[in-house]
Amino acid sequence: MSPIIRIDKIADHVGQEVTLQGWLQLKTGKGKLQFLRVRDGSGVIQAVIFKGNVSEEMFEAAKRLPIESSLVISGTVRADERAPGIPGGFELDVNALEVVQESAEYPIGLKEHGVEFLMDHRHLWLRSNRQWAIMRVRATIVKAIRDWLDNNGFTLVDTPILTPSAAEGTTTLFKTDFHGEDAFLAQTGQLYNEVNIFSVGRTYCFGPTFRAEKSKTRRHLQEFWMVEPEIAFCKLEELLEIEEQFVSYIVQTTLHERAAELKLLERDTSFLERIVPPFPRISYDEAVEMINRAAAAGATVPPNDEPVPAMEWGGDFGAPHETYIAGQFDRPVFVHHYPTAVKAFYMEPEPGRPEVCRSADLLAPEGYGEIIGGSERMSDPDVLLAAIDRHGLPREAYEWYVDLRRYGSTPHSGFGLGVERTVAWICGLDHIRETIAFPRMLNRLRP
RNA sequence: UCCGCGAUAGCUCAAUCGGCAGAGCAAGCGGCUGUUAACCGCAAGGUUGGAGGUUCGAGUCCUCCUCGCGGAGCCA
Repeated sequence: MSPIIRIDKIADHVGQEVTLQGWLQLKTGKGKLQFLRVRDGSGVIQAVIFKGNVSEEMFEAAKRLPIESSLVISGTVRADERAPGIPGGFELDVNALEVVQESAEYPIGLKEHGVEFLMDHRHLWLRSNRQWAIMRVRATIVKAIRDWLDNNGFTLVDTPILTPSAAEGTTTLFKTDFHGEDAFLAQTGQLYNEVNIFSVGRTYCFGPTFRAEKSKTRRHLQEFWMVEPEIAFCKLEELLEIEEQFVSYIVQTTLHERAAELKLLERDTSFLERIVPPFPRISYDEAVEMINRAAAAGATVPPNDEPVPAMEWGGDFGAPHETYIAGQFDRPVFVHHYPTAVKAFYMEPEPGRPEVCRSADLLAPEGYGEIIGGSERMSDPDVLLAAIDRHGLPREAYEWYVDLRRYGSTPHSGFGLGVERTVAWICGLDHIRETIAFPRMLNRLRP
């Protein structure tokens, strides 16, 4: 048998006889010709069977082969501009076909399907070109995240999923039973990261997090992946420099390594090519002014041309606010110094202006919303204890957390980046549910 | 939790004012040596989400329920 190769290496084998292992994605025929579009996980190629080149039985088998049948085919690789595929431009002139399994009638066709049908068939939907491309982009984004952090002095230290208490309130936690005691699925690893910086200086955790929010929007999942870096001896200004380098590396690496997949997704990559440091920075105060000027002028935001509502200083932004602000810039924008009252208890107040804190969110362009939330953390034990009291949190539960400020405390900062929102942004998707293989949403636990 | 929209063939949808349930695709059969979601022909495909009501007559109107979609709040 000729050597088995993967389709992404097809260009290296023009003129040679090779064997491919994969699945029949699409078939069309014209009399004595059968065109089989075959995918193998690395790409897609058109295989052409001419009746005169194979046995009568083999040609008939090919002619009646259902899509998604698994097969092994051998033939000669030929460059042909007409040939579709990933990469396109090559086809296999088939001389042998082995059907591994003839597929049952496949539920998913190439025509349109509704969301519910596709989600019910997620286990099959993932085979489609579009979902394949998204999973490949996601894998590259995850690798870029890890590579950048590993190459910039960060040490991965895993944080627990089962936790005894809430980090930031208790309304959105999934409760589980820990041998008779209430335990909760983690919604952040940050507090543990703050432990770990005192060991390794720069750390990150990377894993699934859980939010039992009753959120039903294109930006929310119940289970999502978050990378949370935390840095000792780092103040807010330095944190933002790290974040913009990090995000730019992720975008540029993905552009470079997954160009074919982004093209398949019809992503306009000119938006992504601009993503290089520095990112614009505006204060919360400035953002509120921008919003209210826009509201007074009757500005609207895409995609539905909603009017931008006015807002008072002190509130958090709604979705149209975020979309409007992000829309004023051609790259992600930092909004810093949010009101202390709307942010988590551990954020460092601005000296001389305690009503705002040393926090910054990063808003992605094109309406993708907040992809990073970060801040400088409180470093003084007494200030932290006062904040814990002010938020009505039990001191006992946070004793170990306050201890970190008693034994060699330093300024330190960190942030969390939501992987699925980042994937949705880079891929240009209109819903986050396609960014993870098996999304867990408000009304979706299976498959 | 709240607001809005929806559920008809395996899939995507149509059905006028309340008056015979209809297309495309898929699956089946036949044809074609360059198809790109091929095309042409034939044949087949229905408990209109569920329960009740109004009516001579309900896919269509009313009530309740179930499920889904979009959004709000909250967040990454």
